[in-house]
Amino acid sequence: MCTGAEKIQDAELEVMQVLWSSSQPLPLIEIRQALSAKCGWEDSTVKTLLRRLCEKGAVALERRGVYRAVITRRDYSRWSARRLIGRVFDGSAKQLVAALVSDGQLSEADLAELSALLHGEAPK
Amino acid sequence: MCTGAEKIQDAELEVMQVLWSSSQPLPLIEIRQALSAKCGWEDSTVKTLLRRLCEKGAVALERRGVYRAVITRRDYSRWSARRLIGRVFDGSAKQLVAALVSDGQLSEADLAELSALLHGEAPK
DNA sequence: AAGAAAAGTTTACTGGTGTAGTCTTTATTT
DNA sequence: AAATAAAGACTACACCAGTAAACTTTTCTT
Repeated sequence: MCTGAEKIQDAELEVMQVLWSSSQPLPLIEIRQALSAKCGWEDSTVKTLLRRLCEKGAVALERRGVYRAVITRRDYSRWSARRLIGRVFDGSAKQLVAALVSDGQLSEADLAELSALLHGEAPK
Repeated sequence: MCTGAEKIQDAELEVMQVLWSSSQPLPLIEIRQALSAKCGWEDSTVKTLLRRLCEKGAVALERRGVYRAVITRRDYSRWSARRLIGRVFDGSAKQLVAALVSDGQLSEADLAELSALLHGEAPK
Protein backbone atom coordinates (compact mmCIF):
# COMPACT_ATOMS: atom_id res chain seq x y z
CA MET A 1 0.00 0.00 0.00
CA CYS A 2 2.44 2.55 1.25
CA THR A 3 5.52 3.02 -0.80
CA GLY A 4 7.74 3.61 2.17
CA ALA A 5 7.19 7.31 2.66
CA GLU A 6 6.42 6.63 6.26
CA LYS A 7 9.94 5.81 7.02
CA ILE A 8 11.68 8.82 5.54
CA GLN A 9 13.47 10.57 8.33
CA ASP A 10 14.53 14.16 8.70
CA ALA A 11 18.04 13.74 7.42
CA GLU A 12 16.84 11.51 4.62
CA LEU A 13 14.30 14.10 3.64
CA GLU A 14 17.12 16.51 2.89
CA VAL A 15 18.40 14.02 0.38
CA MET A 16 14.97 13.62 -1.15
CA GLN A 17 14.65 17.38 -1.46
CA VAL A 18 17.80 17.46 -3.50
CA LEU A 19 16.55 14.70 -5.75
CA TRP A 20 13.17 16.35 -6.09
CA SER A 21 14.76 19.63 -7.01
CA SER A 22 15.73 18.17 -10.34
CA SER A 23 13.56 16.65 -12.99
CA GLN A 24 16.35 14.24 -13.85
CA PRO A 25 18.04 11.54 -11.82
CA LEU A 26 21.11 13.05 -10.22
CA PRO A 27 24.71 11.87 -10.07
CA LEU A 28 26.10 11.31 -6.64
CA ILE A 29 28.62 14.08 -7.03
CA GLU A 30 25.90 16.63 -7.36
CA ILE A 31 23.97 15.23 -4.48
CA ARG A 32 27.06 15.34 -2.36
CA GLN A 33 27.84 18.89 -3.37
CA ALA A 34 24.33 20.08 -2.69
CA LEU A 35 24.23 18.47 0.73
CA SER A 36 27.70 19.52 1.65
CA ALA A 37 26.62 23.07 0.91
CA LYS A 38 23.21 22.88 2.49
CA CYS A 39 23.89 20.69 5.48
CA GLY A 40 27.64 20.49 5.81
CA TRP A 41 27.61 16.72 5.53
CA GLU A 42 30.53 14.49 4.68
CA ASP A 43 30.54 12.21 1.68
CA SER A 44 30.07 9.18 3.81
CA THR A 45 27.00 10.62 5.47
CA VAL A 46 25.36 11.21 2.15
CA LYS A 47 26.24 7.73 0.99
CA THR A 48 24.76 6.23 4.13
CA LEU A 49 21.55 8.16 3.69
CA LEU A 50 21.27 7.17 0.07
CA ARG A 51 21.81 3.56 0.96
CA ARG A 52 19.11 3.67 3.60
CA LEU A 53 16.72 5.37 1.21
CA CYS A 54 17.39 2.69 -1.39
CA GLU A 55 16.75 0.00 1.18
CA LYS A 56 13.46 1.68 2.00
CA GLY A 57 12.51 1.85 -1.63
CA ALA A 58 12.31 5.61 -1.65
CA VAL A 59 15.25 6.00 -4.00
CA ALA A 60 16.69 3.81 -6.72
CA LEU A 61 19.95 3.57 -8.56
CA GLU A 62 19.28 4.67 -12.09
CA ARG A 63 22.70 3.48 -13.15
CA ARG A 64 26.05 3.44 -11.48
CA GLY A 65 26.50 6.71 -9.62
CA VAL A 66 23.14 8.12 -10.56
CA TYR A 67 20.15 8.20 -8.24
CA ARG A 68 16.49 8.67 -8.86
CA ALA A 69 13.69 9.44 -6.41
CA VAL A 70 11.11 6.68 -6.43
CA ILE A 71 8.77 8.42 -4.05
CA THR A 72 7.68 11.68 -5.59
CA ARG A 73 7.49 14.92 -3.74
CA ARG A 74 3.81 14.94 -4.52
CA ASP A 75 3.22 11.54 -2.97
CA TYR A 76 5.31 12.36 0.00
CA SER A 77 3.67 15.67 0.66
CA ARG A 78 0.22 14.18 0.39
CA TRP A 79 1.12 11.36 2.60
CA SER A 80 2.65 13.60 5.23
CA ALA A 81 -0.33 15.93 5.18
CA ARG A 82 -2.59 12.97 5.78
CA ARG A 83 -0.43 11.80 8.57
CA LEU A 84 -0.47 15.16 10.27
CA ILE A 85 -4.21 15.42 9.92
CA GLY A 86 -4.66 11.98 11.37
CA ARG A 87 -2.35 12.60 14.25
CA VAL A 88 -3.36 16.02 15.41
CA PHE A 89 -6.44 17.23 13.61
CA ASP A 90 -8.83 14.39 14.33
CA GLY A 91 -8.61 13.31 10.74
CA SER A 92 -10.21 16.50 9.59
CA ALA A 93 -8.44 18.47 6.89
CA LYS A 94 -10.87 21.27 7.53
CA GLN A 95 -9.65 21.56 11.09
CA LEU A 96 -6.12 21.88 9.83
CA VAL A 97 -7.01 24.63 7.45
CA ALA A 98 -9.00 26.38 10.12
CA ALA A 99 -5.91 26.31 12.30
CA LEU A 100 -3.86 27.80 9.50
CA VAL A 101 -6.36 30.57 9.05
CA SER A 102 -6.61 31.35 12.73
CA ASP A 103 -2.85 31.25 12.90
CA GLY A 104 -2.65 33.86 10.17
CA GLN A 105 -0.79 31.57 7.83
CA LEU A 106 -3.57 31.59 5.31
CA SER A 107 -5.34 34.69 4.09
CA GLU A 108 -8.68 35.33 2.54
CA ALA A 109 -6.99 35.87 -0.79
CA ASP A 110 -5.37 32.47 -0.50
CA LEU A 111 -8.70 30.83 0.13
CA ALA A 112 -10.28 32.60 -2.79
CA GLU A 113 -7.51 31.42 -5.04
CA LEU A 114 -7.89 27.89 -3.85
CA SER A 115 -11.57 28.08 -4.31
CA ALA A 116 -11.03 29.07 -7.92
CA LEU A 117 -8.70 26.14 -8.30
CA LEU A 118 -11.48 23.85 -7.30
CA HIS A 119 -13.61 25.12 -10.13
CA GLY A 120 -11.88 23.17 -12.76
CA GLU A 121 -8.38 24.42 -13.44
CA ALA A 122 -5.69 21.83 -13.25
CA PRO A 123 -2.94 22.97 -10.90
CA LYS A 124 0.24 24.13 -12.59
CA MET B 1 10.54 30.62 21.90
CA CYS B 2 9.51 27.05 21.46
CA THR B 3 7.89 25.46 24.42
CA GLY B 4 9.24 22.04 23.65
CA ALA B 5 6.61 20.85 21.25
CA GLU B 6 9.33 19.93 18.85
CA LYS B 7 10.43 17.11 21.00
CA ILE B 8 7.14 15.34 21.52
CA GLN B 9 7.46 11.89 20.03
CA ASP B 10 4.82 9.55 18.71
CA ALA B 11 4.35 7.56 21.88
CA GLU B 12 4.41 10.71 23.94
CA LEU B 13 1.78 12.23 21.73
CA GLU B 14 -0.61 9.48 22.76
CA VAL B 15 -0.19 10.64 26.32
CA MET B 16 -0.77 14.24 25.33
CA GLN B 17 -3.93 13.26 23.50
CA VAL B 18 -5.29 11.75 26.67
CA LEU B 19 -4.46 14.87 28.64
CA TRP B 20 -5.92 17.08 25.95
CA SER B 21 -9.11 15.08 25.92
CA SER B 22 -10.01 16.49 29.30
CA SER B 23 -10.40 20.07 30.34
CA GLN B 24 -9.05 19.17 33.74
CA PRO B 25 -5.69 17.85 34.85
CA LEU B 26 -5.94 14.10 35.05
CA PRO B 27 -4.96 11.63 37.74
CA LEU B 28 -2.42 9.06 36.75
CA ILE B 29 -4.89 6.23 37.20
CA GLU B 30 -7.08 7.59 34.48
CA ILE B 31 -4.18 8.21 32.18
CA ARG B 32 -3.02 4.67 32.72
CA GLN B 33 -6.43 3.24 32.11
CA ALA B 34 -6.91 5.21 28.95
CA LEU B 35 -3.55 4.21 27.55
CA SER B 36 -3.84 0.64 28.63
CA ALA B 37 -7.10 0.52 26.70
CA LYS B 38 -5.96 2.50 23.69
CA CYS B 39 -2.39 1.29 23.33
CA GLY B 40 -2.07 -1.72 25.56
CA TRP B 41 0.73 -0.16 27.52
CA GLU B 42 1.96 -1.20 30.93
CA ASP B 43 1.92 1.14 33.89
CA SER B 44 5.63 1.60 33.77
CA THR B 45 5.54 2.65 30.15
CA VAL B 46 3.03 5.35 30.89
CA LYS B 47 5.07 6.54 33.83
CA THR B 48 8.20 6.70 31.72
CA LEU B 49 6.44 8.72 29.06
CA LEU B 50 5.00 11.10 31.62
CA ARG B 51 8.40 11.57 33.16
CA ARG B 52 9.95 12.38 29.78
CA LEU B 53 7.16 14.78 28.97
CA CYS B 54 7.69 16.53 32.29
CA GLU B 55 11.40 16.78 31.59
CA LYS B 56 10.61 18.32 28.24
CA GLY B 57 8.28 20.81 29.81
CA ALA B 58 5.27 19.57 27.90
CA VAL B 59 3.49 18.28 30.98
CA ALA B 60 3.56 19.29 34.62
CA LEU B 61 2.58 17.71 37.89
CA GLU B 62 -0.44 19.58 39.11
CA ARG B 63 -0.19 17.86 42.46
CA ARG B 64 0.81 14.39 43.53
CA GLY B 65 -0.60 11.92 41.05
CA VAL B 66 -2.27 14.51 38.87
CA TYR B 67 -0.88 15.69 35.57
CA ARG B 68 -1.60 18.71 33.45
CA ALA B 69 -0.67 19.43 29.85
CA VAL B 70 1.53 22.48 29.62
CA ILE B 71 1.63 22.50 25.86
CA THR B 72 -1.89 22.91 24.58
CA ARG B 73 -3.32 20.93 21.72
CA ARG B 74 -3.80 24.21 19.94
CA ASP B 75 -0.15 25.20 20.26
CA TYR B 76 1.00 21.78 19.28
CA SER B 77 -1.21 21.54 16.26
CA ARG B 78 -0.18 24.97 15.04
CA TRP B 79 3.40 24.22 15.59
CA SER B 80 3.22 20.91 13.79
CA ALA B 81 1.36 22.43 10.87
CA ARG B 82 4.08 25.04 10.55
CA ARG B 83 6.69 22.39 10.69
CA LEU B 84 5.06 20.36 7.97
CA ILE B 85 4.67 23.41 5.77
CA GLY B 86 8.27 24.34 6.27
CA ARG B 87 9.54 20.87 5.58
CA VAL B 88 7.52 19.85 2.56
CA PHE B 89 5.50 22.71 1.22
CA ASP B 90 8.18 25.30 0.69
CA GLY B 91 6.86 27.29 3.59
CA SER B 92 3.62 27.93 1.78
CA ALA B 93 0.42 27.09 3.59
CA LYS B 94 -1.39 27.64 0.35
CA GLN B 95 0.55 24.87 -1.27
CA LEU B 96 -0.47 22.56 1.52
CA VAL B 97 -4.12 23.40 1.12
CA ALA B 98 -3.87 23.02 -2.62
CA ALA B 99 -2.49 19.55 -2.06
CA LEU B 100 -5.39 18.72 0.22
CA VAL B 101 -7.83 19.89 -2.37
CA SER B 102 -6.21 18.03 -5.19
CA ASP B 103 -6.03 15.00 -2.97
CA GLY B 104 -9.77 15.19 -2.39
CA GLN B 105 -9.40 15.71 1.33
CA LEU B 106 -10.94 19.14 1.19
CA SER B 107 -14.13 19.95 -0.63
CA GLU B 108 -15.56 23.10 -2.05
CA ALA B 109 -18.04 23.20 0.79
CA ASP B 110 -15.18 23.05 3.26
CA LEU B 111 -13.49 25.97 1.61
CA ALA B 112 -16.65 28.00 1.62
CA GLU B 113 -17.11 27.33 5.28
CA LEU B 114 -13.57 28.34 6.01
CA SER B 115 -13.98 31.42 3.96
CA ALA B 116 -16.95 32.37 6.08
CA LEU B 117 -14.88 31.78 9.14
CA LEU B 118 -12.43 34.33 7.92
CA HIS B 119 -15.12 36.93 7.80
CA GLY B 120 -15.15 37.45 11.47
CA GLU B 121 -16.77 34.56 13.33
CA ALA B 122 -14.77 33.15 16.16
CA PRO B 123 -14.26 29.41 15.68
CA LYS B 124 -16.44 27.22 17.84
C1' DA C 1 48.96 -1.67 -17.18
C1' DA C 2 49.38 1.49 -13.21
C1' DG C 3 47.54 4.99 -10.60
C1' DA C 4 43.91 8.01 -9.27
C1' DA C 5 39.25 9.06 -8.40
C1' DA C 6 34.78 8.11 -7.64
C1' DA C 7 31.37 4.85 -6.15
C1' DG C 8 29.91 1.21 -3.33
C1' DT C 9 30.16 -1.59 1.14
C1' DT C 10 31.10 -2.48 5.88
C1' DT C 11 31.58 -0.97 10.41
C1' DA C 12 30.94 2.30 14.19
C1' DC C 13 29.45 5.22 17.77
C1' DT C 14 26.28 8.31 20.28
C1' DG C 15 22.01 9.60 21.75
C1' DG C 16 16.97 9.17 21.51
C1' DT C 17 12.63 6.32 21.48
C1' DG C 18 9.57 2.45 22.55
C1' DT C 19 8.74 -0.47 26.02
C1' DA C 20 9.06 -2.11 30.51
C1' DG C 21 10.89 -4.16 35.22
C1' DT C 22 12.16 -3.14 39.90
C1' DC C 23 12.91 -0.61 43.95
C1' DT C 24 11.55 3.19 47.09
C1' DT C 25 8.58 6.33 49.07
C1' DT C 26 4.19 8.08 50.35
C1' DA C 27 -0.56 7.69 51.32
C1' DT C 28 -4.59 5.02 52.60
C1' DT C 29 -7.18 1.60 54.92
C1' DT C 30 -8.18 -1.46 58.63
C1' DA D 1 0.95 0.71 63.63
C1' DA D 2 0.97 -2.67 59.89
C1' DA D 3 -0.32 -3.79 55.53
C1' DT D 4 -1.52 -2.52 51.09
C1' DA D 5 -1.80 0.31 47.15
C1' DA D 6 -0.52 3.88 44.35
C1' DA D 7 2.99 7.03 42.81
C1' DG D 8 7.61 8.21 41.88
C1' DA D 9 12.61 7.15 40.74
C1' DC D 10 16.08 4.33 38.87
C1' DT D 11 17.63 0.96 35.59
C1' DA D 12 17.42 -1.61 31.29
C1' DC D 13 17.69 -2.86 26.72
C1' DA D 14 16.94 -3.17 21.77
C1' DC D 15 16.44 -0.60 17.81
C1' DC D 16 16.66 3.50 14.94
C1' DA D 17 18.60 7.92 13.32
C1' DG D 18 22.39 11.15 12.69
C1' DT D 19 26.83 11.24 11.53
C1' DA D 20 30.95 9.50 9.70
C1' DA D 21 35.53 6.67 9.01
C1' DA D 22 37.68 2.96 6.58
C1' DC D 23 37.99 -0.49 3.32
C1' DT D 24 36.91 -2.47 -1.49
C1' DT D 25 35.69 -2.36 -6.09
C1' DT D 26 35.07 -0.26 -10.42
C1' DT D 27 36.14 3.00 -13.86
C1' DC D 28 38.74 6.53 -16.08
C1' DT D 29 43.01 8.56 -17.42
C1' DT D 30 47.66 8.72 -18.77
